[in-house]
Amino acid sequence: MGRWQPDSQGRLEQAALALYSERGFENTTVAEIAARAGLTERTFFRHFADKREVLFWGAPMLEGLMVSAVEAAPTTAAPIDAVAAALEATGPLLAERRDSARQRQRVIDANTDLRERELIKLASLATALAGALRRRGVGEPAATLTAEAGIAVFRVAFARWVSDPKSRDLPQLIRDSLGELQAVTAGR
Amino acid sequence: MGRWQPDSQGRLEQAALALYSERGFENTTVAEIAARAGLTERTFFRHFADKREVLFWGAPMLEGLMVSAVEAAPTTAAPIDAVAAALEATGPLLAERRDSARQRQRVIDANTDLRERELIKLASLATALAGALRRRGVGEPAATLTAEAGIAVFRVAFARWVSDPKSRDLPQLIRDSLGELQAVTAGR
DNA sequence: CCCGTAATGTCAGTGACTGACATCAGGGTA
DNA sequence: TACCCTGATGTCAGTCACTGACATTACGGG
Repeated sequence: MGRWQPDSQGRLEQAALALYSERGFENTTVAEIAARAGLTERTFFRHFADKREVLFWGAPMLEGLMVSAVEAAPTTAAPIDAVAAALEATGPLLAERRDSARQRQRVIDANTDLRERELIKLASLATALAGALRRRGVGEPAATLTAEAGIAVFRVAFARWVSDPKSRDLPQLIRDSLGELQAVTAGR
Repeated sequence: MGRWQPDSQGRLEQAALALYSERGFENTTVAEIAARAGLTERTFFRHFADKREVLFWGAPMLEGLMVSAVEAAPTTAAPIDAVAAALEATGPLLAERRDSARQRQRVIDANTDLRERELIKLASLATALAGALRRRGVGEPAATLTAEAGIAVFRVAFARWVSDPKSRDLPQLIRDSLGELQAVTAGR
């Protein structure tokens, strides 16, 4: 048994999600989150850079997962297919957290500041994917455009997956959305 | 002559851009901006919702311009072409402000909070474009995907236009980037 | 049994942002 | 002319996010 209650970070994360859900992000103070987790405000800011970051703790893991998937794609795969594989690679991880993902997304969608933070995380993801593509020999601006297009596909697919309780699984929605994007960009 | 010095908003905007450029966004207080404009902090917040918003005053105008361009596109135009026309429609407006656009972009790129705000403005733009497409009869998710792809193209083209002093004009860069996106999404 | 250390607590401070109320100069109106 | 009315600004007090400096508190090794 540790010196203190274990998993401070996790307790803060849970307390924050609960309070943001109950009373909204703006009506929750960091002091309240910390109190609910049995800690102080100062400790909150030692674990999370700011009040928003607590909801995006998993982003670096997702980013790492996707980058690995791009690197693992066969050398012969077209850039867009390597990115598609990366997006689909998130399926299992997200599938087992669908309920909490939905709750989290409701909180984020309800607040502009949180949506800003989500957007910059996705932008960071796109940058990372573009970097992985470049390491495969893809040039610019092809790498950036492919990554950005991939993120757009992911956004659309994820939104559907989260909002519709009866939707198909995420990888399938990703494939569908990519198909739509290809149809739509093809010109006439 | 009015009761007060005219164009408080414009003076605040200029003071903010100057100070953000000189000493950086984080090292500038709102009180300093207001003092430079001959006003008080409270008045700053009557004109701008927050310290970041002062740099994004023109976003609604750009959005209106693009939406109008989508609406003005011939009914026969494919969605992606209507969006391309909207992106290119910003050319003249931005061309005559290239220097200030470059200064502004340097400031934004130097600070994460400002990049967040830029991203949500672009997301708002994408939403508006998707809405305009839907009014043309484009369904979902095609409308959203087309709009998002268009914004990705714009981002890439704009970045090149701003960073390279010798680059071609923006509409040409937009056409080039769209061509690249089409090549890259085409699959094999 | 002492001591270094990592996680936490305490406290004072800065600065963004807000609400309530005061001021002040024109413009219209009696 | 005297009197409101109004819109833009000023003043002031307050909340809260976030930070730096320093104190505290058990472990766990030596």
